[in-house]
Amino acid sequence: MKRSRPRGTADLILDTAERLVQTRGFNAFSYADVSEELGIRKASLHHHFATKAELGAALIDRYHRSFCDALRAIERGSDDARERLTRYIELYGSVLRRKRMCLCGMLAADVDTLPAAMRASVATFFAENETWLAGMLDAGRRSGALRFEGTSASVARFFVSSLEGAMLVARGGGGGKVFDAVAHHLLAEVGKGAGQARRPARGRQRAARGRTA
Amino acid sequence: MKRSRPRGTADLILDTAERLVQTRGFNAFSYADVSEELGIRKASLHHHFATKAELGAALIDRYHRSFCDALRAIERGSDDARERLTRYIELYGSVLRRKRMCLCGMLAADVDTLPAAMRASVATFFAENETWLAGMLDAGRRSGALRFEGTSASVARFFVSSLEGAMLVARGGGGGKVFDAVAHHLLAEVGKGAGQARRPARGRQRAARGRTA
DNA sequence: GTCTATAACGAGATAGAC
DNA sequence: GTCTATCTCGTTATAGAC
Repeated sequence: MKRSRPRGTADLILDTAERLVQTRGFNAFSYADVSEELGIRKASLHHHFATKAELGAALIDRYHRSFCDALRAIERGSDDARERLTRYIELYGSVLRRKRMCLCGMLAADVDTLPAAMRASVATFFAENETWLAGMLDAGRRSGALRFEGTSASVARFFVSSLEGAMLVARGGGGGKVFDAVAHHLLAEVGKGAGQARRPARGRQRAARGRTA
Repeated sequence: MKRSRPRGTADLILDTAERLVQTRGFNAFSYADVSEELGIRKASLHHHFATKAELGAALIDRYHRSFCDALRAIERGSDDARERLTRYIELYGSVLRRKRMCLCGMLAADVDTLPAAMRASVATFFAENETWLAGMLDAGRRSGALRFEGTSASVARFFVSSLEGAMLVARGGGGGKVFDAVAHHLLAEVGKGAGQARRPARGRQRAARGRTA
């Protein structure tokens, strides 16, 4: 665990801006909003982040690093693929419970209006996210803990899309049950085996009958 | 099919505004944008839609009705549950191919900044969408054409979320392969394999999936 | 129904004092 | 690093002529 040192002004600005973007979108928050909340003049904000594009880029950068830290924490926290997957899903769930959208999910909606640098960073976030997840899925399949059809890359895209969509639709009015449903079905997708055996679809798959405790 | 009668000014405004919202979001388009594109002064736009909130409400209303028409067309077009499901997924795919986000998916991202009336309409769109889909899934399960775990409502939420998320992430940089992956796995979720997965030579699923690409 | 003109406000950004 | 003051532009919206 990182020591949480006293946060500088730049960090406080990022904290506030991050929440505003996650809830309102990049085009619906302003320096004035951050200024009011922090009790700092707009001009001072420009001292730390000269332009809104620069602030936006810094937001993605920090969010991305923070997300990668969380992924490493998942790796350290458990060896079991299903447990890791559950914690991965919970990463998204915790964001939603704070009434936020994933930062990059929100920015993906705004993508046509973003500066090129931000657009590229959003794409990178999703790509690396999917790459990590695919690696985890592959390891799980090799160990027999997970069972799924198709390539791990394809399933990883499915997971990321579904989780981002769950947050979106939940916020759009569906509420928490939307996310719960998606989390449940995604886990089932990779062979939520032992407890609730899938319908005995005769010889559905001859490979990887691996069951875990 | 409805005759396409000559479109009035209000319809043209809605057409343009709809595309702008679907690509840029509700807060990143302006009367000036619509004005420039249609060659009509801003003040004239206000004659048709007095406020932006009113325009937004009209957008959702028309989109919702159009979507319901498409659902009815699916019901008329085929009796087969899997075929209906494929066409349902293709509804989303066609929007994405036009480089747009689902209108209500986009508005779901903007939800914290929307007028209350619009927010309620967005929620209704998703709710009715899920209700229709759940009914379709139930009928498919009864007929034996579909096979899935859990309630139809839960699976319907999963479908809508995943499809919305697929559009979001695809636009965020993932591209068309994201949507293809999601479409594929969603179909598998309802028992694509009931005997077909073992015979990959059979052309049906391939053809169906090809249209989604 | 469409126009010109303008009001009233908020946005991102800059200059320069302290 | 933070401030006051200001600039310029874009936004939604209105008044009133044609």
